[in-house]
Amino acid sequence: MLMNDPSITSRQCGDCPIRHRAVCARCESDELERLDQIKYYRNFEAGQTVIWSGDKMDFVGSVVSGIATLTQTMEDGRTQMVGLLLPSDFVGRPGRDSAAYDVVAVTDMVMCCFRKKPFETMMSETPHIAQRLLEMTLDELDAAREWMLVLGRKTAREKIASLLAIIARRDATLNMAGMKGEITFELPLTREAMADYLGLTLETVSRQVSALKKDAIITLEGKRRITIHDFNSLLDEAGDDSDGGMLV
Amino acid sequence: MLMNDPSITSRQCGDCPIRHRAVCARCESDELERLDQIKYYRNFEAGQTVIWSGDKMDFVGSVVSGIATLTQTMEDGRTQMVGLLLPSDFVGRPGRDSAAYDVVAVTDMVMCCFRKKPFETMMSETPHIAQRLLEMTLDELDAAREWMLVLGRKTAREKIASLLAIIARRDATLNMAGMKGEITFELPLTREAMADYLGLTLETVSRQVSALKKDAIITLEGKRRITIHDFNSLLDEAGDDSDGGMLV
DNA sequence: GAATGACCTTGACCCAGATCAAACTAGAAA
DNA sequence: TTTCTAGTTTGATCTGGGTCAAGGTCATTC
Repeated sequence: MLMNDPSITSRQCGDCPIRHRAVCARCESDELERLDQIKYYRNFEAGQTVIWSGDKMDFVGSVVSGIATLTQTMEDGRTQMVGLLLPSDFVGRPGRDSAAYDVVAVTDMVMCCFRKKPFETMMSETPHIAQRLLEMTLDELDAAREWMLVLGRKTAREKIASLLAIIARRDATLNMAGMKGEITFELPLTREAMADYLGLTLETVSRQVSALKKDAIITLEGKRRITIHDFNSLLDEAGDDSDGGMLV
Repeated sequence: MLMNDPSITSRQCGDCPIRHRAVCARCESDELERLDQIKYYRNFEAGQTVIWSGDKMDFVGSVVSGIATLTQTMEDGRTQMVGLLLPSDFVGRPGRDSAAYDVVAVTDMVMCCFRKKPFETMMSETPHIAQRLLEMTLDELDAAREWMLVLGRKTAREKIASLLAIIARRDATLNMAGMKGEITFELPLTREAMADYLGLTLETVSRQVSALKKDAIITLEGKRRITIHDFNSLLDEAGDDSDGGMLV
């Protein structure tokens, strides 16, 4: 059900949780006020499709809370996830009017949307938005390229470890936690979604998760709650050198 | 040997072949003049490394002619190409001072370089450059995501067909040729480079190229000159629907 | 014109991960 | 409390592409 939480449909930019990480991060208070006037919130339920690839897109926006996926599908049904949208990530492309990918909410999700036209106008008038968007796009490009290495050259086990490392790292940044000691988090993705991200089958994902558990790299509580005992040994399993590869 | 062609080290922006496609595409003549003052050309020979990943980068720039690759390498030597740089493509990232990938000239290549600092200053002052760079970066991000589908979900044969389709398309745009009838072009990449791009081994690349030849999708003259008889049947082999997927 | 070396092809074999199939788990519905 | 269902695990088997090895092609050099 949309708009079921009034506190979310009327949020002030000032106390927005993604204020300093989203497209609006660099905006001055007057610019923020202008954005405020063209913004509106939309809520999505877990599993709901935000946009279908090819559909006309009359808005762009930021993920405020929750997680969404960006996927591509071939005619015969093979799918590949090409992006994981986390809070503060931007959805849509100014200057293009149909969506290039399917966007699906994985968890319940709130988006801060802007009608495309006014946003584009504002973008051309206030450089702070375009600057920030460039920065974010460059980061996403780096993440995509990092992921190309994962898809093209890593083994199934390394792929799983890489994905867990990304999610753990992201979780740590959100919670201001460090990367030392144990890290526990909730896996937001089903085995199938993980498979779509990693270019594997869900059976292989399941087997490799079990294998990492058996080898004491991770512990599971239920099917989704994961504890990483030592982040560096996870990175070893991912085939990364211990510092590199900051994805997403 | 650097600077072996004086006509290239002293080109005027006005008659530059990439004038209307590179970062400078949107610049007015006064802006162009400013760029002119901080630009310099560098020539690279086929096989030469432009930058090593991790190296300090004190310039950014555009490929004027020739081709370069962007590759990532794991400690154990596995490599994945993450980008193919064609004329007008941009190298380097403003705001970052070490290279994230190895950049290698595949053919002899000319680059139009700008020292990073002055370029960054200019970028913050003239929105036309940042605007164009944003547009180009968004295109590259799309290309990278398209490639993620290739790497994650396509078979070896589809991968080869996809690569040939990209190169053929790019070649056609450069030569203003259409996609109808036969298309002949020179493959700029070795089998090994193709393998690095496609996440395959060079043996598999060789076998699949032979298979496409046997099935009369392509004809070879020597090892590098390729003729595509019908672009749509190549797209079929690539698993793409006949119009989609405009990479690079 | 023989030798070298970079690049490419082809064959034989093998294995990581796909496929097919069955069963288990846990929350939700009834 | 049982039933349903989405998600997950596990097993058995198959196969596409990797690996290892041997030659082939052709331009360059001496």
